[in-house]
Amino acid sequence: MAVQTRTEARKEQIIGAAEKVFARKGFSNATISEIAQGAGLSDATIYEYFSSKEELLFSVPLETIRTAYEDLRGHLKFIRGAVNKLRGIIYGYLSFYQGHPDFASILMLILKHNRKFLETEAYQLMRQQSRVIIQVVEEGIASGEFKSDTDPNLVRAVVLGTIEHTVIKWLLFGKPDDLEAMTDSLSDLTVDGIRKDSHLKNIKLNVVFDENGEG
Amino acid sequence: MAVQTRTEARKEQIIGAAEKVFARKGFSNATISEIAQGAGLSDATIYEYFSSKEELLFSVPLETIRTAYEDLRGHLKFIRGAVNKLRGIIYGYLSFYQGHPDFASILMLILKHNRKFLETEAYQLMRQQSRVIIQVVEEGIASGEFKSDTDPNLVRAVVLGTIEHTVIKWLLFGKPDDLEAMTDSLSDLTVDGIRKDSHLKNIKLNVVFDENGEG
Amino acid sequence: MAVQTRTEARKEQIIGAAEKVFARKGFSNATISEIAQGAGLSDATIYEYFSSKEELLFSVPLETIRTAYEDLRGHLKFIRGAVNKLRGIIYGYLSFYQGHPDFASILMLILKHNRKFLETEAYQLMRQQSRVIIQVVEEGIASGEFKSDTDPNLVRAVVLGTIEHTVIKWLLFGKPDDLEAMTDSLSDLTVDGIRKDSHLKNIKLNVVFDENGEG
Amino acid sequence: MAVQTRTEARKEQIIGAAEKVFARKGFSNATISEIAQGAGLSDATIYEYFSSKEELLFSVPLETIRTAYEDLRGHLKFIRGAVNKLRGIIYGYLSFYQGHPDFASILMLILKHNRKFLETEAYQLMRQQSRVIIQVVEEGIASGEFKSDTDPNLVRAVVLGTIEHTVIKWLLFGKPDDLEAMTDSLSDLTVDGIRKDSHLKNIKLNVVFDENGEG
DNA sequence: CATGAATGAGAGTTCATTCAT
DNA sequence: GATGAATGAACTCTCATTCAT
Repeated sequence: MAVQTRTEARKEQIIGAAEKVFARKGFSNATISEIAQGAGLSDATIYEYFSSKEELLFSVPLETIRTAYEDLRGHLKFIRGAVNKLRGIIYGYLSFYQGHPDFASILMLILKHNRKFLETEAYQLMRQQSRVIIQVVEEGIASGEFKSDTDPNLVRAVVLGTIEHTVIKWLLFGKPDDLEAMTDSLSDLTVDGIRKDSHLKNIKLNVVFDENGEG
Repeated sequence: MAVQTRTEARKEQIIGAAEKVFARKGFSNATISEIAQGAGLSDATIYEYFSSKEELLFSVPLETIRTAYEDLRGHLKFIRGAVNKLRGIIYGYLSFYQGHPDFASILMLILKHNRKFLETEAYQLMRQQSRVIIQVVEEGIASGEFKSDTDPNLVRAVVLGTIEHTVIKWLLFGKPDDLEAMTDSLSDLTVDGIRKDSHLKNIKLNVVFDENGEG
Repeated sequence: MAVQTRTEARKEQIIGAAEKVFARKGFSNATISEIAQGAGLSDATIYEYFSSKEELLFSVPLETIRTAYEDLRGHLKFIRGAVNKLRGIIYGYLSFYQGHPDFASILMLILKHNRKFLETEAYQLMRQQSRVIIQVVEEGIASGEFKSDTDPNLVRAVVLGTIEHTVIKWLLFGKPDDLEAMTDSLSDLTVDGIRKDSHLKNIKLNVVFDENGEG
Repeated sequence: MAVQTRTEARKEQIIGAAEKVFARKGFSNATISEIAQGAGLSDATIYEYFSSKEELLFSVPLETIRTAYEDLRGHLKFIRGAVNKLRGIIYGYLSFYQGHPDFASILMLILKHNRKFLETEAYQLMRQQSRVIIQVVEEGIASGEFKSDTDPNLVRAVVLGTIEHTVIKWLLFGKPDDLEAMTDSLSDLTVDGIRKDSHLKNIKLNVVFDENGEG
């Protein structure tokens, strides 16, 4: 889509190889040599495009995140209602990780716990992206869909935390097969909780007798 | 409590030093030298007690987890009702991490993403521990407190995922100050969701007129 | 003065940049990249004009030495007497280094100790130039200004050695400020030494009585 | 003489190997590998005793300088008179370099031009050592052996500069064979200069006629 | 039991240099 | 003539680990 300089093409080529190697080996056990070999280049050439192994690592997720962010924004415009949007977000994250397992691996198993990553442009993008959840919750409160005392930050922590937890299990154990399949259950749990409706017993009902029979 | 051999005492001494160093530096950047120095021993002595740096890493959480597990089990016996127990579990995790930041750091930032850790006794203990959540949810379903179609695994993922997500933020950013403070809100959200009760409008009530007054 | 081909102009441009970089960084720490940047050219272009980094290094002093040599010869023609010429030579060296600190730096701190430099045209020029001292001393011996057993090579070593020693201190420490200022003292010491004339006490005088009064 | 710890012995062993390699190859072209091989050790072992290649370089001359300094001081005590002492110092330097060509090579061809060397303990020792020349010149002025306006710093520059110049030629060209042989000529030139005594012509003699024949 | 001493194995980097365009 | 792009070839330095004492 965008016009690419040759430099950008090379960078992507290297990033592609690096993504695979980092995903499989982790950061410490990955070697520049292996990445270079994967890209069909020499070690030294890697350093023409990235100043260090770490910079390369941090460059891996950048474009992917940018694209994912724009895609999600696009999809959300098609959806009305906070509940539906929340579900859409959850689906967006899950289907994205499912479709990009190497990216997921690098993000979940390497970057998320790296203090230097926090100072990275890629991380800033992710933060920005996650604010969509906050906005949707606020929208839901405003529209009366969600309780007025709902804490948007907690909802974000629940949604992202659950997804991360599940994605990590998926990466490490291969279970569940189908990440996307948990979309509805997570969405429903978040929205409705797990308490049985029998607590309705306690709800006061004002039954008005209307002899005319019009309800 | 248990009688300790001299060997066990030395091991704990080394583990104590290792915990601090691993928590501060991560695995790769931690050195045996620094751990040995922290324990007041020589590098070589470390190897008398642990066969490798990695084995030492995996030994660090073992006793801590065992103790935490037993403590939690003990507390739960004092609590009646699945909702209350769920809240107790959440509180147990949060207060434990809050009280053991070095342990939390090692677990969340190093071990959780290490494939070899999964084959470890410490990991097995953690899995076992987390099954308490499953059991409580099943208890809640059986007792009618929770919806009968509640997925215990999802609830576990929500609870642990949210806690992990929050603990990692706490470790990396220092926010929130007080982990335990989120106990009630997480517990409530899990149990009751975030949807406003106004949806009760849609519930169909079958009001049966019984002139005899027997309900 | 001389007509320059475009090639020669480019070479001088590169040499100018190289002189600065080598003077500041030394040989090993200087990079072709930095020199190319200084000359406003690409790395590869440097190699169009010089076959290697070392050849470039050896090319740096060539023209400068040639000019200095011709200048000194010119000045000496204006001077009569070996003592005066010796002083003129000393002044010539000192003022030249003072006026060309980058050149001095490269010569004194890099080239003087490089075995390969000895096989260089630039070095041959310098040798030739230093032979002027030999010639002047021989001239002084012949004219009776200098002791007949004066060793011209020793004088050269004294003059050049002292100058080099002082220039290096000047380059490394910035002291003395004014190199030229030592011209007279070095010249005088070389010519007259440092012994107090009181030793004349010991000179045997043969006073011949000549009643005729013709001395 | 002094009792050596094992560590000190190893250091000397490494320094011995390093001296040879640095002298032959210079700093940049010398490799730790070659030094290690020369010492019969592994590369890594070098780093147990010296933190970097540069630190090793700077450690090479330390003990040698210390010994030389003490030796020279010892010899000077046997000598009376500034002229004789100056000669003794010159002889001391020349014979020392002659006897320690590798040391001379490292000092003259590597260290003398290294800015970082100036901040080194070894360099401080050398400075201190060279102050002996200053002291002897001052002694000579005080005793009336030297002209009262003699500049001790210039004399030091002349003596050291000439020696350095000659030693470098000796190292690079192998000429002269015998360094020590220049002791007297350099000493004499420094003390008496090169001017022919015929300038005594200009000395005014007051010849007093004393018929009684008592001078 | 404890450790001082030694090292194998490798990794990341740097740059002078080449060559097709 | 000029250069962008690529790389071969090293080198320093780090550390987990071993073993004789």
